[in-house]
Amino acid sequence: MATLADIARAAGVTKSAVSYALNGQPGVSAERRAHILELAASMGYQPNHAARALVKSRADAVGLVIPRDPRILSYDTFYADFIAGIESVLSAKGTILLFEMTDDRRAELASYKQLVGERRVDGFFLTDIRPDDERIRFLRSTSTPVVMLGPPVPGWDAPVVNDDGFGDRHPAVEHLASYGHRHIAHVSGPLSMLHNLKRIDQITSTARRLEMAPPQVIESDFSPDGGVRATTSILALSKRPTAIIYGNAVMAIAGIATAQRAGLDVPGDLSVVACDETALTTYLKPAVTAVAQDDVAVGRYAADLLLATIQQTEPPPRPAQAAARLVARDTVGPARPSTR
Amino acid sequence: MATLADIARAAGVTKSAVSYALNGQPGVSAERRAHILELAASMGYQPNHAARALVKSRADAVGLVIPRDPRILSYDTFYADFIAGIESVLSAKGTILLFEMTDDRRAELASYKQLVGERRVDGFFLTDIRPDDERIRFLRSTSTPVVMLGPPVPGWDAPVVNDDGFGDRHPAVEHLASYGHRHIAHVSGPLSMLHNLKRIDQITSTARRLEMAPPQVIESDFSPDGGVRATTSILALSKRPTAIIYGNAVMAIAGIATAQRAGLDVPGDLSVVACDETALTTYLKPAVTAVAQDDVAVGRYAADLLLATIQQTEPPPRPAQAAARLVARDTVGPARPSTR
DNA sequence: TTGTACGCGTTATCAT
DNA sequence: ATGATAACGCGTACAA
Repeated sequence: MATLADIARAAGVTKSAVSYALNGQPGVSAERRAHILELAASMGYQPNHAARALVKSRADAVGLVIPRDPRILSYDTFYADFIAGIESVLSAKGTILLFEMTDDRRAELASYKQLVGERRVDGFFLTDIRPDDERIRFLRSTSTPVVMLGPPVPGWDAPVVNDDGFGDRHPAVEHLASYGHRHIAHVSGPLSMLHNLKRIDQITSTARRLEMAPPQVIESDFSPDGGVRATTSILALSKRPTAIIYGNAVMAIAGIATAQRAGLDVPGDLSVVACDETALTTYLKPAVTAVAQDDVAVGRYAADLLLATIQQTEPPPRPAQAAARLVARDTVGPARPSTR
Repeated sequence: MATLADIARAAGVTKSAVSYALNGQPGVSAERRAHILELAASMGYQPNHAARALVKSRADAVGLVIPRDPRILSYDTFYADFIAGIESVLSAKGTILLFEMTDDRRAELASYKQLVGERRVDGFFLTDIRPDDERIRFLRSTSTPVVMLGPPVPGWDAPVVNDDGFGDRHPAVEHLASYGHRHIAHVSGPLSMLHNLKRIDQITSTARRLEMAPPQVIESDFSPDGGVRATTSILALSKRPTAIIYGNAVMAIAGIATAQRAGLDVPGDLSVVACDETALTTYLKPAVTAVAQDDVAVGRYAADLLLATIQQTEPPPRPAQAAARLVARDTVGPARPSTR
């Protein structure tokens, strides 16, 4: 592989001349520049990234360490779409995505420390933030550029993406209320994640505002099995709710199957709303009513924002598509009191 | 951030002494080594990866450039599981995954050239290989370590993973044949990918061996919409097949919904086999019969193999779980001739 | 053990 | 202005 020195030798100039020519900086005459450029191209010159990173102390890479079981990628489409959005921006900007997944907290924090310590990344996407998150303490203390997903963390001004801001107007609850549901349940993701707590809060306060019964909340794990288990326990309640809001599409689909297997009709006996979508949500019978958002757009926005944060340039405007809205399909019907 | 020189100064020794101490090499006395180690730990020393990469010319990173539309990640669970498997190995070995996705051939090849040219990766996972693949020509000419997915490429001895080797014994066809199906169709992924061509070949030759009618092959794109379109066109055939083999689970699920919408019963009027699984396949009604394999295990094996190839060590043994097998569920029934 | 050259690209300094 | 020289960033490895 050709190095700067090789080009310089071939062109009969010094390394600096080649460097200036290649980087479009003044210091070389036009004809010499043209000659060098041509020579570099013909020799297939590519700068050694390690050498450049060493002097510039830039990694040209950003990190995404997902604090979950790796199987989440196929259970839950959020991450797949989010990554797709990130990629579509990064690949155009010459920045690389370093990708890790682990649900071991120790290993996770060690990853961050290593990546930052070795200066292998310029910044991070921080997802699934926990209360009193040790990652935040660390990244803050090293003032590493970060874009956070979910509700903002009080006292930290890191840029935030994907904060739906529903407050006490959660569209799933409002939609169910408009169909006469007064007694609902919510199968949430792990309570260790702040955005799940936030959603519970939104659902609960919306229900309160609409004078519904306080929603039953069952903690689950976003997996199909978790959806089955949570649904089974809800169906066994003495006062069975008339509707369930699921934290993601996969649990909703597994939950619907569970209800059907128990002899219930959806939406006749039980209404269902999923907070999230799958490519399949439309194709199933019944098609799943969902609070959907364009996760790819969220990823694009997050990437633009992180790049701007790293380069300390103007943050991009928040795109409109990255907002969640209810998509009514077939799984919500009029409330019918449990005949149990 | 502390550097080698900082430690050396604090310990009153030279950089080399510190380097030897940290890397467990001879050249420092035991007590001095202990002192240096302690000092390094207390100062939170982490080697600068760029500096190390520069001298060792190792990147400690491997690349995965997926030549597809980014949405494939959520359509098709293969990649999600495969990446999960890769990650579980890499994160334990201190190697990092550089991840890109693009369906633009030009950009794709440019990515490989840049990643190799800048020496940012030590090797690649090569997926969705095409006939006369320009990536292979390039990687071969630069003798970059590679692990390939799918059928081996004649004349190239790169290690291969995920070659099912069904030959003329494709389990989906054999399963359908055992239910009396003699006229089947196959909705394949893009014909530009070698493994899809291979599968068509397997299905066709298995059908021939079992004296079935030559399978109708419809090219599609692994997307739900593609599954709908392909199914619609198959159902419109004058001589409608009694069974369809889909290239992935998502197309199968979309296809089943399409058939049901057209008033057909699955498996009463139409049997379905998917070549691939989703976490949901089990939960749907009817549950989808599939040729399944443990894609996470495939990812683990691929990562082990790539690391061994890079380090020129003994390749790991092929794990048994990474083999595909038929999982019979609800979507295959006895062939019933079309009454159309 | 220590001193030092090396790997490679960038940039400040100096001479023209 | 243009070109050349040298120092720098940081860890490794060989000679002294």
